[in-house]
Amino acid sequence: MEEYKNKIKICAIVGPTASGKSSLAIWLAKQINAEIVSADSMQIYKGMDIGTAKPSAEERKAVPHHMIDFLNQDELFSVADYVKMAKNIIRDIVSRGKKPILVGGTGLYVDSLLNDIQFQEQNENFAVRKKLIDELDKFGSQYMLEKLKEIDIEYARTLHPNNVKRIIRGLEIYYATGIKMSENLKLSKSKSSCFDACMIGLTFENRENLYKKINARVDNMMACGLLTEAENIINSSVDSNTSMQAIGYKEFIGYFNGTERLDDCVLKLKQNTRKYAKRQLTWFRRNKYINWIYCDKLSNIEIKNRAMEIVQNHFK
RNA sequence: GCCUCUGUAGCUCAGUCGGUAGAGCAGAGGACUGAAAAUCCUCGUGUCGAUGGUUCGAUUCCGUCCGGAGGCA
Repeated sequence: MEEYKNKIKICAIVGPTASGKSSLAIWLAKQINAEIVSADSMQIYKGMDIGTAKPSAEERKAVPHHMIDFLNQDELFSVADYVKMAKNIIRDIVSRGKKPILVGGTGLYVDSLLNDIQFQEQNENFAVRKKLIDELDKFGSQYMLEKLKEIDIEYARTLHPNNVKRIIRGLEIYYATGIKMSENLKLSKSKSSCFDACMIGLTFENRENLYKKINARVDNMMACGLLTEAENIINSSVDSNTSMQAIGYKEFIGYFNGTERLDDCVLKLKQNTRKYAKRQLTWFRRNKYINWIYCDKLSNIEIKNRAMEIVQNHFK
């Protein structure tokens, strides 16, 4: 196993949506002369500001933010792209003598970056995926799973027949790179990471307290003009755009086509956000390296002090 | 006041021709390597409104009472 002699020190702040990651990160960045690298799969898109709770212009002026606000809604992006870009940016930050703070709720992005997952070279493969999806529509997921079993029984065994996306990806990766997913999983872990990371997780002792914050944040987004932003996004997107996966936009489709009341859309938005936060917690909870801070047990100052303590200890 | 309908899981409702009950949603837990704010899996005991009666046995049938909805006066 290849070892890095000089690992890049980085600090990551993770946790569910609305837990206060961004503001804590900005405060920390000012204290230790750091720049912020976002790990958020939706804040990368332009025009989606209110709904994705992007940091404000003032905040971005105060502390440089990266990996935010650089893609059009119809542009595709992937974890592999993310890791490649973020890695370069982090190297650049460090080369300028500043410290990197990673902040975000997209667990896959955070873990792939910090574990320095190696993604195989892969050419454009829309045609392959398109063909597989057509086949899926024709023959069903069970058939596709059988097909995957023939080329990669090890990976196929771990998939439920309903898990269409992973079945398709398992086939796709083999056709696109000639490497099986099961091999790929082993390969990507064969090298140690170039990062020496310390992780801070924001969470709540009582789930209700998180949910209250989420509900309040959605109300605030509405007051800040989310509806107009959503109308723009919906009008300029097609269903296949990643932007239509984002929570905060798709919930209003019914309102704009006259089949749903606005109040119901807002309730749905709150509920979807709560469910998302729960999934984020499930993802991060299994990570043994996270230093958890319970936001409903500590005061704001105590949270900052605790985070500062962890960060300073890591960077010293 | 009279008539009709209705009261079952946090919510919306099935159902039991009498042998103490189950869906969807909500909620909880889990998975996650190129779409990840996506995608997928698992989890259902509740005085069956209250109280009497019939019955070996009632949430189910009958009576009374209490909620709720509608209709007639």
